[in-house]
Amino acid sequence: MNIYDVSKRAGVSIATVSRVINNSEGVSEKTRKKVLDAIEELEYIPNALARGLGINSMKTIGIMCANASDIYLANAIYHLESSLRKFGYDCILCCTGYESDIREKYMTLLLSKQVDAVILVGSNYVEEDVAKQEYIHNAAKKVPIVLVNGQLEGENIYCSLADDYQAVFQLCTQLIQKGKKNLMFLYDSNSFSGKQKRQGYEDALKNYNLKPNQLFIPFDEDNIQKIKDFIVQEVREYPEAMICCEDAIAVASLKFATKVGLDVPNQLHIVGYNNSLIAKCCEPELTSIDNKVQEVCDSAIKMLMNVLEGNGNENIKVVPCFLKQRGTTDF
Amino acid sequence: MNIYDVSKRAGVSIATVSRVINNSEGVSEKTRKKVLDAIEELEYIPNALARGLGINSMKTIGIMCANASDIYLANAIYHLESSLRKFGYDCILCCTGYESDIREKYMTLLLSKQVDAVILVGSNYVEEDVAKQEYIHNAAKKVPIVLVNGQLEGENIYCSLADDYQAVFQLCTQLIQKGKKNLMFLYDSNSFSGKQKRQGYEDALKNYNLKPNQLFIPFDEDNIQKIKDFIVQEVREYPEAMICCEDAIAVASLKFATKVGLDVPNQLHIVGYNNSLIAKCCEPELTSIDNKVQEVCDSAIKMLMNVLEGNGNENIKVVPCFLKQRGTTDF
DNA sequence: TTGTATGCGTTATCAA
DNA sequence: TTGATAACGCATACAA
Repeated sequence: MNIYDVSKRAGVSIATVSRVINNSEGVSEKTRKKVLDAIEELEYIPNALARGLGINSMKTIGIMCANASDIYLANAIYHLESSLRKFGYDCILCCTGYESDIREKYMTLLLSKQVDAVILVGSNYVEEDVAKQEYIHNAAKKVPIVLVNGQLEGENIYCSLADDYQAVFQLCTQLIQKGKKNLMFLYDSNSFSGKQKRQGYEDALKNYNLKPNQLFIPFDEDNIQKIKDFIVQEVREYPEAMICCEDAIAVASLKFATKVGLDVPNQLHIVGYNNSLIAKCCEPELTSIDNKVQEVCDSAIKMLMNVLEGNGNENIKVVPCFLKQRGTTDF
Repeated sequence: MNIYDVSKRAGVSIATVSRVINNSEGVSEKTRKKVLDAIEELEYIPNALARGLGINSMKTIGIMCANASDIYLANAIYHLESSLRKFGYDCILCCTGYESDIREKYMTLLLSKQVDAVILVGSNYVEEDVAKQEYIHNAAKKVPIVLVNGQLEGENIYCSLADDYQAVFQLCTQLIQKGKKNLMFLYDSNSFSGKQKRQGYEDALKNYNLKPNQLFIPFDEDNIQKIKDFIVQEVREYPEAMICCEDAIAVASLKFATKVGLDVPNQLHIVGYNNSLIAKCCEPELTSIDNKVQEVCDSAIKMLMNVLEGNGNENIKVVPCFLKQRGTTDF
């Protein structure tokens, strides 16, 4: 079933059928109707591959993320997909994990499928080792690359990210001004955004000559029980506030507080990050920094669409975060 | 940059280049090396579109789900993608929402992109109104259709699902045998799996001549606070156990218990569904029915691969669930 | 072992 | 307003 079958059925040439399919002008109403009828009768569906081969665009965007089951990333993917759809694009999803040579293979795969652009979701795509990002720069020679929540300079590379530095800096400053002195920072990642958060924490404390107190959590967010046990074991001197780079760590911190008998929020303030569903599942519910996934994704797509339409001017967009106060703080 | 450029560079014909790319035999080592070198130097990436057009397969599977940000669906998508990847397929993701005419459009879109099969994730693709499923049967005439957690009879339609009926039936039977009489069932969906769960509940109670006590929750799982308020308002006579069709509803039930002063698990047992991350976030942690997403997804892909390779024999696979006991029950 | 020529299903250019 | 035909980049049957 192809355009020839339709053309025969309608008694016109394939060029005319193509014109009707693409809503080109210069087709008489009568002919158009004949063609549309034939399409209907034959239940003809155009072959997007052949079309893509001709016009050299599949109207498809590649999306790479480390792990699509992560709550934050899943949300991002959802918003990206919806937003792309509005512009007539759909997406090929790749869960790449964290190894850069594997990521490079996925990138090649996407390019071979002639995607119009590639979106890298999550700040873990920004690596310490610059050599591990070479594949990104290479890909950018062929199609626009968009980083969601990462920052990377380069020709044809675009970034949309939350202002994690400011968010943590402001939060800590506020807590200090309310009289809290011993602020603890708990983190599980040295990704780009992880470092931004940490820097915000450190700078805020430095402003008040306070000593930083940081704890690296060597488990992933699914292991709330393990994280809790780890905190119980590591934290002997109780802080006045625990700033966590993930809601899951904040939940574990809350369990730690319960375990050691600290009253939250009176004796201990706890702040999570992402303002995800799990922030609303504990008791008291988590105060959490909302890093505005949807806004970040929307502006990523907006930037990308500008580029694809040739109006590319900006190449970075920073979205402010928002502190959602709930029961684990009181200030 | 195409196969002709490579052939010129290597001083061979395009047929030979094609053979090298596809690892076909009958190419001398010397020639093969020449070609590989040329590919390397030119940084040539084959065009999968052109290839797909010729052999009529893009090695791509379409995945449709209502909402990729839902924890359960996000997990399923993650496992499906990983599993497909192992077989050399990648996937186009479509978040379709719940309206069947929009879903039909997505299906057409996927077919136009020449996907090799379509996977429908989530039991909401099985509709009350059979007419709303016609587009699935039509699509099945062209490519295999796989339902994940849904059941639908039809030519070229395959199903992999969790045994939700048995899971709830067994759980309720067990609770009754432990002396619980007033079991309450809370649900928010009349999807296929929703009905299976409900039927399991009703049948278990019927076996012991107990009167069912069901509450429909008219909010989605993000609104834990609203769900809790609704439960507080609706439930006057306190049950001995609350069986919930979603972990989020179970979390809300736990908050309800706290609010009205019921001790969990001594006065009230609570059981969630999905055994998701949020089950571990509350205190006490949720007992939850694990519906084995990964197994369900893996067997879906296994079935599909058999079909695509022409060994299609089975067309349905039912995976047993597993009760993960935690702090909200004690039996 | 290698090369030539054709087809895959479109779009687009040009001519009618 | 319509039609014939050449691309698009590759795989493959067939010939050499």
